[in-house]
Amino acid sequence: MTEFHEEVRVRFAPSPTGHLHVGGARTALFNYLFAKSHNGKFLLRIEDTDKERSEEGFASEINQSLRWLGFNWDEEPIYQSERTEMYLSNAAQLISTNDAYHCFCEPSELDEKRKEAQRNKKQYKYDQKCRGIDKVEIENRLKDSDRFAIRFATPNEGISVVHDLVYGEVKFENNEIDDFIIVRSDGTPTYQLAVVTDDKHMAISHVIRGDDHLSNTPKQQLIFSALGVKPPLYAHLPLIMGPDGKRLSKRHGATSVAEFQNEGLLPEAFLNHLALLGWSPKDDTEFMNIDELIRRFKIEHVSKRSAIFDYKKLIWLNGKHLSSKSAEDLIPIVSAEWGLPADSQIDKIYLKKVLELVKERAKTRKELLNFGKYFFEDPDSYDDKGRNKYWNDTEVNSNVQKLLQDLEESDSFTEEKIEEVLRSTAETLGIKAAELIHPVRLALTGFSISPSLFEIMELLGKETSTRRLKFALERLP
RNA sequence: GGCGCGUUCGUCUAAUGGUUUAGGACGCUGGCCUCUCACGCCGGUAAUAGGGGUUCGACUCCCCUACGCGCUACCA
Repeated sequence: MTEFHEEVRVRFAPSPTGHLHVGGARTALFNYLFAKSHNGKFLLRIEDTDKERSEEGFASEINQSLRWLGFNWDEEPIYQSERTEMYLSNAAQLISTNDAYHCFCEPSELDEKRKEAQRNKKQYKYDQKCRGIDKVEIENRLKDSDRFAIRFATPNEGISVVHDLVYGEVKFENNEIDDFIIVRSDGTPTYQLAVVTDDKHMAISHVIRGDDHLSNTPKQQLIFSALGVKPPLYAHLPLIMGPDGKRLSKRHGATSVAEFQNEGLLPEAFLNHLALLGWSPKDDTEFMNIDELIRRFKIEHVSKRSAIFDYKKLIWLNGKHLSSKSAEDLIPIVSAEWGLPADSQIDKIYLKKVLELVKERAKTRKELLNFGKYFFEDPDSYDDKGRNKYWNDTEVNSNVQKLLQDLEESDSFTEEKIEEVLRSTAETLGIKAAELIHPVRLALTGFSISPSLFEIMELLGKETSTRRLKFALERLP
């Protein structure tokens, strides 16, 4: 047995057969939180032993998504496809200790047996036909270059116990566990062998992964002990489901992290929401940034229940994170749309003022862009609600006309001054201030909703404000 | 089919045998604030899957049933 692992070392081990999806991101997050909260290392391993389905493009997209989420790995990533020798040498070791054996059965033959068992409603299990073949015959068969796989010789009795950090003690009868294949007949290792070899090699202290692996854990523990190595500690995470309670998949809409990124979601909000899926800080705190998550995360507080991805709550959290960020920090997410003339301090100041006004009331980047666009261009249309409710007859035109005059005569154009002028105009006309405010909002923004009108007007300036009023007077009602 | 895991408001969750008329949040919804919207604040809606035990007492422990999910591949 090897030494006890003092240092916390965890790994996230995606297989590059698709995008990084929500479930994978959550697994990565919990690994990351666990590592950081224990001053440990967070490692990355690409499980690309399935040559058929693995694609290089996916590996780099996964890397990119992990970076976006801020999960920086502490050591060079390991690629399983480059480590075949090590797997095979472990397999050889297992054969030498009789913990594994050559299997010459044909896949088609096994398939047939499996189907027959199904037909008879019998439980299928490999019959261990090749387990007893003696050494001489094996040598001969190998010389005749028979194709073979390597199987693990699972004990036929006894029980395997997994002491899971989330699920507690879980027991499995060894005779329920098949003599599973560890090396395919094409000479490549399977998942079970590769995982154990790498977790050992990387000195992984805690394996934190989806609970679809809970049933695999006894197999892996068995390999570890056959190899004479103490297995890591395990923590399985409940799976994330779609709104219909089924495993999250494409038909549930956006499920890849890249899609959320493209949508303009804040990574902090995405992380915050993911953390709340299956984990709770045990009090009522819901809004947390990554540092607070690290500070409060405890693996024992992970739930055993699978959770359904709640898109609405994600959006709510995004809104909260959006308004809590400084205008400065928000510039990158809008600059692609609104532009940011190089080194122009004036424009940057303007942009920040705009963000300051709209960030409080936007939940998504889309809303941010939508509700902020009139700071950069004159409205080209007016929303229906505004037209019907606030500017439906020509009396509004004469009122606005009067306001326009008063504003043009005004010597300054500050928020306070504008309000003063508007209110006194309203008084002169004998109408409520609101009867001017709403039409003016519509004229200046094209919307019936917006931030405080007087702040908007100051920011737009006298020239733009009066231009838009004149323009509206021509076109409305 | 076998094995494993799970089941508290529509959703995320709290309450780890008594402090509970089961708490918070999202959503939906009534109101306040107000130049609109958002924020904020005050309310409302809504849950312990079913049945047996154990116990003075069960959301909490045990058993059964139902339902869901996972594994049962020369996928990971």
